[in-house]
Amino acid sequence: MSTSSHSAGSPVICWFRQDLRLADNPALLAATQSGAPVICLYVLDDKTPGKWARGGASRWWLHHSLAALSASLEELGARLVLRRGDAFEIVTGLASELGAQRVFWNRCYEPFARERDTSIKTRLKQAGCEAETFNGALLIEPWNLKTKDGGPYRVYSPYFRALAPHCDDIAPLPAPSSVTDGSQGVHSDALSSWSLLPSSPDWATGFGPVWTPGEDGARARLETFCEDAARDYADTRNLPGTDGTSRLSPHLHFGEISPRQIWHHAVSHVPAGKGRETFLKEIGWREFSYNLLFHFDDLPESNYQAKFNGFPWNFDETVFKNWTRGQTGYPIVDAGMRQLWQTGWMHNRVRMIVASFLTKHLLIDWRRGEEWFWDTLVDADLANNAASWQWVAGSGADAAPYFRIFNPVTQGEKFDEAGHYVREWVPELTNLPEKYIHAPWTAPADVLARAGITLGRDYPKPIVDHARARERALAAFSSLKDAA
DNA sequence: ACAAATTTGCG
DNA sequence: GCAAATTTG
Repeated sequence: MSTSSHSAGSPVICWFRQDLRLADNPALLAATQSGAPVICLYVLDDKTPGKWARGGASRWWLHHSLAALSASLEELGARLVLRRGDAFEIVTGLASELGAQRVFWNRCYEPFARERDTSIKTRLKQAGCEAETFNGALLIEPWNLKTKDGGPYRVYSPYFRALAPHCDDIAPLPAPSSVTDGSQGVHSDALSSWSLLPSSPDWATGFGPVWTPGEDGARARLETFCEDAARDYADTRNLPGTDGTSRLSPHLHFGEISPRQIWHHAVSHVPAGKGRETFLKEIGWREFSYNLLFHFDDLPESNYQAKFNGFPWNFDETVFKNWTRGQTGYPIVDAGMRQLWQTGWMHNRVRMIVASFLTKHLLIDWRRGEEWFWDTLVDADLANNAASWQWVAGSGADAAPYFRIFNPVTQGEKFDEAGHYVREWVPELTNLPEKYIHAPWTAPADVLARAGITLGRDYPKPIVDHARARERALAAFSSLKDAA
């Protein structure tokens, strides 16, 4: 490593990662307040994460989010430097090349990120450069919330009860009013050269109309939600045919908005009540997932409950493809899978239904579903994805009754009563009357004929029989108990 | 209100 | 020791 110059004029680096925003960004604020010129850096590293390199939908979002961040930084007088490659090499190399005094970043919690950041910190230190790191992504970091025994929480409710008091006095940080740019002469890749957007085929045509990536879009989404839907959230969040949820998940994943900003805004703008309480609890679930990932770092790969290691999964390529393509013959499942494919997002209630269907009706390993979601969700997030898949599969941190097997018909009837959601995403069922919309195979022949549907031609017959699948899943769980 | 039951977290 | 545990049917 070359000799660093530590003159007063030497720059600092602000390394953006999953914090693509200006407001409530402790690393950015500290970097600007250091008084030194700042190099704002983003590194696209597809090597360090291994199998958890960003998936396709997530890359679409990243492209637009970086474009937005770059534009807002320019308004403050700074350029966003883009580099692609091994983050360790790039960050330590750039710091050394430029004689940076300090590197600022907000902490990440993915196991590969923690390992990477630790080695970067060590290497920087050896070269006389300090890494200064901050909490920009969580209400409270995992090592700061322990049970009375000193161990990590493994049950959500007590976790949330312990978390909430820490959120009483949140005061989000302001955005810096200006940034002194230190990036003159520093090479930046062109964003377009990263090819984050799909070309042929362009599977993302349905994404643009639904999403506004970037800090402004995140802010607008939060404000609209708190004005319109938050009050009734406890009831409407379960109805996939309505705009009952916040849709903040991709913004949160990329750090276009922080959970501290969300908590603070909700508490100040939504009247106290069931809706607000339920929404804050959802923010709490995200924290709980990060807590789990931090303390059980193989959560994305291994059953949290070891007894599931002997579970008789039964992978079938054809059946799996039917699931991914929304061709299972269960309308609520197919609607969800198609919404996911077309918009990069799926309503939370439906995520639970399709995940339960994959793991319990089809007996396909939750890790296959986790991988599919990783590639297709714009909000793909290692902690949330892993914790949630394990939760549904029954292998996760949950005193789950093993008999919790979602019935895709009754779930549909309960949460999409009029069938609006199904009709939106499974248009071939548009003309099927409400009465049969969640179970087309029960419709009399003349009803199907009038709706213009021949089962097996226009829409699949169910790929499994619910009652039999349920029995099979229960038997599989019993086999676990016997083995143990 | 129940099921069937283990594990967690607090006292 | 004892109460409690998102989302089930």
